[in-house]
Amino acid sequence: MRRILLYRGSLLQLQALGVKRVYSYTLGKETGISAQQVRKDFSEYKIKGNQRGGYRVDELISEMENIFYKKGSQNIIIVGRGNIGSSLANYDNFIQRQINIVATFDIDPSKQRIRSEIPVYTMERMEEIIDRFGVRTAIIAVPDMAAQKVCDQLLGYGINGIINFAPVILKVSEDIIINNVNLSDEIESVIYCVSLTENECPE
Amino acid sequence: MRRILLYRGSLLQLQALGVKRVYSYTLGKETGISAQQVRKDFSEYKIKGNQRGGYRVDELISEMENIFYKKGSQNIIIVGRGNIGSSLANYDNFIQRQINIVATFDIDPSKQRIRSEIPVYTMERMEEIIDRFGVRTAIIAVPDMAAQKVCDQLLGYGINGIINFAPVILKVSEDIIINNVNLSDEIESVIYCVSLTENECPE
DNA sequence: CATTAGATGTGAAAAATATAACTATAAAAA
DNA sequence: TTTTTATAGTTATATTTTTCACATCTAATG
Repeated sequence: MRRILLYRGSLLQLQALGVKRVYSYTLGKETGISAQQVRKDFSEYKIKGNQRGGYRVDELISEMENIFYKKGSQNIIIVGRGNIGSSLANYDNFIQRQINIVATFDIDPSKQRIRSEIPVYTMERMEEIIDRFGVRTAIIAVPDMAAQKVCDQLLGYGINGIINFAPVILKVSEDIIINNVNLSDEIESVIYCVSLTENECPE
Repeated sequence: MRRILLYRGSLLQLQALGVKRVYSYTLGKETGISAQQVRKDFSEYKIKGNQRGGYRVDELISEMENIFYKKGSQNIIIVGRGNIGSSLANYDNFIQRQINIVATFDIDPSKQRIRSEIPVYTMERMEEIIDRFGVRTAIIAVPDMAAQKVCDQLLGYGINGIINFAPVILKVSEDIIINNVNLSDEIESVIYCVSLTENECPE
C-alpha cells in the first residue's frame, strides 16, 4: 500500500512531464522499488500492461484512484496552527494530490489573525466545520500534552482517520485509523544508518 | 529498527515521568507493538530483563544508545528555511532526542532576517558550517525543483545521510542513506484506510 | 513475413517477519 | 518455607513479503 502511493506520486509527476508510458523498470527506479515488485503489485490489482510497451501512465493513475476509492478531492482539517500546522496548511503538493485542507484550528485566538488562504478558527467551531465539509480525516499538529484531548474531541465529532504529528501514541478504539508521523524518528533512523556504514561490521 | 526507535521514544518519555521499570506488555501498549515482539526484539540485542520485575528503563535506554552508536548529540543542518524548514528548526522534541540543529540555509537572503535560536545562512556558507560542526546528516526542505541540486551539493561537501521532505526521489549513489518523508503519502494512506473501512468488503 | 529483442505475467522458492506456545525464573504471597 | 503468579526467554510455527526463474506476449526490425 505504501508502494501504491509511491507509484501514484511518481506517475503524477511523469504525467505532468507529458510521459505517456512507463516500464516496470523505470517506475521502479523512480520509486526505489524492484521492477519485479512493481509488476507483482500491479498484477495483484489486475492491472494489465502491454508486454512490449510497458504500462500506460493515465491508465495506471486511474486504476490507482479506483484502489483508493478516491472520487474527487478529500476535505481534511488541521488542528494546531503552530509551526507544523502552518507548514502543512501551506504545502503546495496537496493540490496535485487532491487533498483539500478546508480549515485549521487553534486554541490560541491570536492565531486567527494569520493571513493565509486557509482559515484559522477557534476550537469551538470544529464540529460545525467537520459537519459542513463532510470531513472524515484530521491532522493533529498540537503539542504532546494536548494531543490526546484533541484526539478524543475529534473522534466525538465523527472523525475516523487521524494523522498525528505529536510524539505520543494516541489511545483510540480499534476501528480508528491512526498514522503517527514522528519527525525525530525519521531523522534518527538516518543518523543510525549513517553511523552503521561508518562503523562497518562492529564486533 | 523502526521499532527500536519507537521503544526509545516511549522510554525517554517514561523516564521523564520518573518511571524506573517497564514490562514488555506496558512498552508494547505504549508503542502499539505486541509484548512478544518487544521481548523478541530485546533478546535480539541481548538485552536482559528481570523475570518478574520487567526491564529497567535506564538500562534499556543506554542499550539503545549503544545500538545507535550514538555517543552524545548529533549535529545536523536543514537546507531550506521555508515552512517545513522553519517548523523543523523550532521542533522541541529534537532536544530530548539529542538531535542538534546547528544551522539552516536558504537561497533567499531575506530569510536571514528571521529571528530564531537557529541561525539562517546563505547557501555559500554551507561547506564551512558542515566542516566546522562535523555534520554528516542533512535535511532537505526546499521546493521539488531545487531538491536534486541541493542534494548533489550536500554530497559534495561530504554529507552521507539525507532526510528529504521534497516529493521527489533523489538520485544518489548506493552508499548514501536517504529517507524520503512524503507528507502527502502519509495523509493519503489514512484517507485510503478510512475509505476501506467505510466501503467494507467491496465486490 | 519471420525473427528477435525487450517487455510483461506468474507460480514457486526463499527470506524475512510476526505469532503462538511453551519453559524457566524471580518475586510475592501464603 | 512452600506455593503461586506474573513475567522474561526461547523455540517452533505460521504468515507475509520478496526474490527468482522462466514462460509468454508484443512491437520493432530486416
